[in-house]
Amino acid sequence: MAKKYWLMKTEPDVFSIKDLRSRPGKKEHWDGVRNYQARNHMRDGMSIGDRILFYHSSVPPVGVAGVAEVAAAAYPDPTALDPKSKYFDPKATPDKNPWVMVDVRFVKEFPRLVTLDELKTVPGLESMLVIKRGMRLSIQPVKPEEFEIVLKLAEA
DNA sequence: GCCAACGTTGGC
DNA sequence: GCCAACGTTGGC
Repeated sequence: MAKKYWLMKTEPDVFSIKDLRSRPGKKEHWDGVRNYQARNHMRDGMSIGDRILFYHSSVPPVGVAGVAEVAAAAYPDPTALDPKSKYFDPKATPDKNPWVMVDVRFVKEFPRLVTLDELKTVPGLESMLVIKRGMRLSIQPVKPEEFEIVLKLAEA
């Protein structure tokens, strides 16, 4: 299957690109997704080796901080079954757990943050979902050419 | 099944 | 901290 490209949002004061790099094996479980559209992207779209724009949200300046890759395809998210977890879903059962997670692995941190403001001005990125007002989806598909443009921006 | 109320996200 | 956007919930 052809490699695909994604953007995943995270609040860097909760989990940043540096946190990912410092994890054992530079890997982490992407748990806690509780939105069906975002889940569907993970469950139905993501394969091992897909590339991810690692996006820092909420804490200014917001933007793409680096690149990660899918290290494990979707599998059940156990935090949905854990009453002590803030991601607990009382409707989930071991037999019927609607929530999944993937594993992501650190690839690189950009030498500089590619800010949302910048993404909005760059030719070729006009249709990127992340620049659209009110776009809250935390996991978004990215076109290969958009991914390449962001990489070049980061190195420029 | 409609839709108002409510809660959350996330840029600013 | 504000609030626009939008997803979810629940009454009917």
